[in-house]
Amino acid sequence: MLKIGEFARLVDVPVKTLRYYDEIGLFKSDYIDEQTGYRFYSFEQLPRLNRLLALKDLGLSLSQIDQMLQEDLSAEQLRDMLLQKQVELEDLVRDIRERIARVRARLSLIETEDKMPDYEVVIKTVEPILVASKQEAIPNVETIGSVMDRLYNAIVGHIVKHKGQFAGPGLTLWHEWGENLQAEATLPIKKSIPEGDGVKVQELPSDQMACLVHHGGFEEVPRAYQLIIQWIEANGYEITGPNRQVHLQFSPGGNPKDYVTEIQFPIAKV
Amino acid sequence: MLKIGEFARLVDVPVKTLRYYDEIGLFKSDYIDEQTGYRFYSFEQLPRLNRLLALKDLGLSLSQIDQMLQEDLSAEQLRDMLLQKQVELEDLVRDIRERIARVRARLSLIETEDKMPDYEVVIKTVEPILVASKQEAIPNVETIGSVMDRLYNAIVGHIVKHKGQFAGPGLTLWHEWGENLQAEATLPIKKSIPEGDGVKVQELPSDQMACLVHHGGFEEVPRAYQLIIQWIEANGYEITGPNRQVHLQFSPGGNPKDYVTEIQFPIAKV
DNA sequence: CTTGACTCTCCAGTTACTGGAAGGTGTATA
DNA sequence: TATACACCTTCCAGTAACTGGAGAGTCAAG
Repeated sequence: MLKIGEFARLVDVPVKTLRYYDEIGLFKSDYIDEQTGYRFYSFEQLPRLNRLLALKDLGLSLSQIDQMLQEDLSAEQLRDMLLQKQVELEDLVRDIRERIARVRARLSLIETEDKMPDYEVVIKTVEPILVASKQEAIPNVETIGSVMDRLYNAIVGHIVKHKGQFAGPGLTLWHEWGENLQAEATLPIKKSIPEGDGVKVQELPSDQMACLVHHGGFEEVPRAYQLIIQWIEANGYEITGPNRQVHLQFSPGGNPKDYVTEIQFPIAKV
Repeated sequence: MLKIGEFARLVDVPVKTLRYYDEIGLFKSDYIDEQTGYRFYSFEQLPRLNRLLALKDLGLSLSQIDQMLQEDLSAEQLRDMLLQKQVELEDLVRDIRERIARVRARLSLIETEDKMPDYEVVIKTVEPILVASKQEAIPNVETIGSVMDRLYNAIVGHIVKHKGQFAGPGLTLWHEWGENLQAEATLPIKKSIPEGDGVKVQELPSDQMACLVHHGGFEEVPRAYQLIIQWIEANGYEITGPNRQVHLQFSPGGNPKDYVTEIQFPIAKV
């Protein structure tokens, strides 16, 4: 019989930890002196504790270890738990590798710019949104403003006509980049309304998005696009659909300085 | 101005989390209605929150993020924090890889034996121990018992002669395996005593040890040795010195069934 | 008999939230 | 106008696996 301190030294586990395992019932002392309350441990307890330590070393939680130390566990159950742990650990490694890549990317940004980046790209999941939308080709960049005005006005008119209710800031979807640029103006609505006047009603799907918030007028938007696309490539994602431009703060004729626009690209791991 | 729920949806962060960040002062709401206590957030706060989320994504703790969000932090300080994080993450990956290797090793054991292994190898750090010791060659395996008896008796006699105090169970060091097998019997003592009678006094160093506890007589010890050596190789360690056999429970002439012996091999990562 | 090492229990703190209760607020509908 | 409901508030408890400390009792040596 060993006192807790002797046993602790023997197995190289802190006394506090042994007391904790005793408290939660994972590893009880062999015998407790009724007078003093002193815990006593025996050599016969070593195999159980060593098994416990070995399992802990694999990264299992104490409650999982508790299960695995039950005598009546079949070899299959054991194997399954370990297999599951293996998968979990492999996922974790992948996660951390990605994290390291992001840290590296940020470090190289700091090296070149000597400060924190002024735009932040974050990944988030957007919820599905019901929208009324209208699409049109953009023949050349100068016409964007007027085309968008026309599209949004048409949608607003259509929604009002059907007594629809608006449900948030408008967002523009950009299809087919390149020579055949297509813009789809959309306005979130609370309930579905009939289509017509060239206005479609659809639910934009939920998706993983790489997002970046831009403050101010549209002159600097191209730089924001460039940054977010760089980020997506640098972090091993690919673009999986039309990107969105959410007009969080926007009023036609308002001060462009106050505009807030969020650029969202649907992405997936390559 | 957005209510907490709207803001939460916008940034895809739970309301509870925003309230928590507010509480700990990491990210405060822009304005609080004095009547209702309602928190309100503005678009101007998006950059700070996005930066926060991006840093969180790198795996930094909230207090580290808090520091990094201070305006007056130099680029070097930022770089140092990120570099440190990078090293930390790389260490973590290494750790987890080793863990996966151990899980795999255990799985293959279960596959072949269809049950949990009956011996557990654990790694621990042993403390330095002051011992009196005596070494002798073992000409052949049959003589081990008598040689050990002789050695331990000699050490006990020497310690008693110098009024030394015993400090724990005896342990045997095994040097030079193979044709020239050497056993060094040692007994821990509390304070140093003079050498003599072929008895040396030395401090056994602190070391990382792969350990295995064996219950019962010495007939099964070779199997235990085989297992621990296998384990050491399978887990990518190498043996860095003489191994120890700690006689936790042993009495000459006692019942071998009650013996408890711990086998320790000093190891290091290859 | 004292000293120092050791043990006991109980409580608080760690991280980054999450869940729930009890109660107040704002808006759309019957 | 009443009411349902969605939303907001604060406060408290719990998570995992310990760690640190206070205050009090125990043990062995000198």
